[in-house]
Amino acid sequence: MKGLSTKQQKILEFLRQFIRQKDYPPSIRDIQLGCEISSTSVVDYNLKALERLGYIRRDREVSRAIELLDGSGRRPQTIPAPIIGTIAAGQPIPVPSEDTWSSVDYDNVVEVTEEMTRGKERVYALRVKGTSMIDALVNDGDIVILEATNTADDGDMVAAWLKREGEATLKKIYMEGDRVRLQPANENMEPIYTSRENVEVQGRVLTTISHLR
Amino acid sequence: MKGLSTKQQKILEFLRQFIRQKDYPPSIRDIQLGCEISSTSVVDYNLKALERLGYIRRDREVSRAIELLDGSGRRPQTIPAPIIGTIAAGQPIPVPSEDTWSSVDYDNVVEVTEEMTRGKERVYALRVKGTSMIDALVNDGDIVILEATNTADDGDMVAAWLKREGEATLKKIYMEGDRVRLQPANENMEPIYTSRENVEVQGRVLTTISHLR
DNA sequence: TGCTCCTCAGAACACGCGTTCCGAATAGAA
DNA sequence: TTCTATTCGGAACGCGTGTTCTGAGGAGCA
Repeated sequence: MKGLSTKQQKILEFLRQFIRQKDYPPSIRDIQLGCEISSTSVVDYNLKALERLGYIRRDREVSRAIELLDGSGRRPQTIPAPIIGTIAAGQPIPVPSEDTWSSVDYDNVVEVTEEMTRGKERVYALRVKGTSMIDALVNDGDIVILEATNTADDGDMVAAWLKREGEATLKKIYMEGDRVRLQPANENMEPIYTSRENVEVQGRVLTTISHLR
Repeated sequence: MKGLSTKQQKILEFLRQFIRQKDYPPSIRDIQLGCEISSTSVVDYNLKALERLGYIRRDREVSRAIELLDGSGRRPQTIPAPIIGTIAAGQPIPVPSEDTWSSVDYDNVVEVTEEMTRGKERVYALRVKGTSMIDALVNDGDIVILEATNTADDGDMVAAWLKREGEATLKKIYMEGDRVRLQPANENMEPIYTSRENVEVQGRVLTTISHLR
């Protein structure tokens, strides 16, 4: 930590610990007790300094309104991504409907961080069934985080439905004139070529998660 | 949602939204305004009901002390896992030291959810360099979440150092008498056999994350 | 020494905010 | 209907809590 007094570091550490433990921020007097500081005004003083330096954000006049930032001014937050089904080679890919996000079933979600969503809206998840996606470096039971979209840029990893073959696949997509090249993430594997009309992009893959054993 | 009045569902939804937006819980009067409820006592009444049903937890007499539970009584929380280095085939694997977790550099972490750590302590992360781990279904730039340990059970995916070869690898480990079988996650690939003494387990792989593009 | 800037102590003030009490609706059962 | 339990309205009480004011040490500097 650059430019922080030991007292400020102590406060910051206390904040993180308190929030992790209780899930709500401490009051100024909580901090005072927890960090053995003699006066509330000292806490206030140092909180102001921390805010000026971009480590926290406060809403004035509101009790416990301390928001932890990640040092560079953003905060790590997770959002629940609904797991709307499974993806397997021979099955149609489940598609999110409009109310997928409005009425979330909190029993069937993965919490995903902002790094995983890259700030995208309309994010959902699929569970991979079977080993048919292994050339996409995705194994049975893995979780795929997707952004709902029907278009894709060259090089995007997409969940695509091949109409003629009746097959779902995870590949990097490249438009090449009239045809489409579908490239496995494992670049040792050979690409597939097909026609534009044969490919239905169902979502853009943002992240894959593999929970082992 | 089973057994919740519409007012209670509205409060619950408001809580989630408020906390996501502000990163601290609302006061009773915030809820009153946000849900257009006529009196604070009504809010209090319904909060008590929600607490009884296990949807939230409150600390009495403390302002904004509302903790969201995930319906079954636990809450999704993330912890920062320090990224202590990179893992590549021909390089030694970075090992966490004792103060890896005590003085975390918050510029170099991944936020990981409890699903990813499975409640484990001493969790850290490595960034994969190169494509040499592709038989472990892990590509260049991926993140591997590990638990610091020197032992492993059969079938665990481990980060191992092969002394004789001077090589790092990610494999499922199986003890077979005097020798060790190292099995790629991609079960189409062939396992490696070596002696017990040649294998140094550096950590157990809990999760791998692939941020695409 | 004197000056200035940063940091800290202590106390007091004024709302914020959880709590509680009393009644009034409302709904369901007999 | 009448009784009872649940839910709600409105208001007041009192501690919780952010803020602010005044002044005191210290540290650095000329």
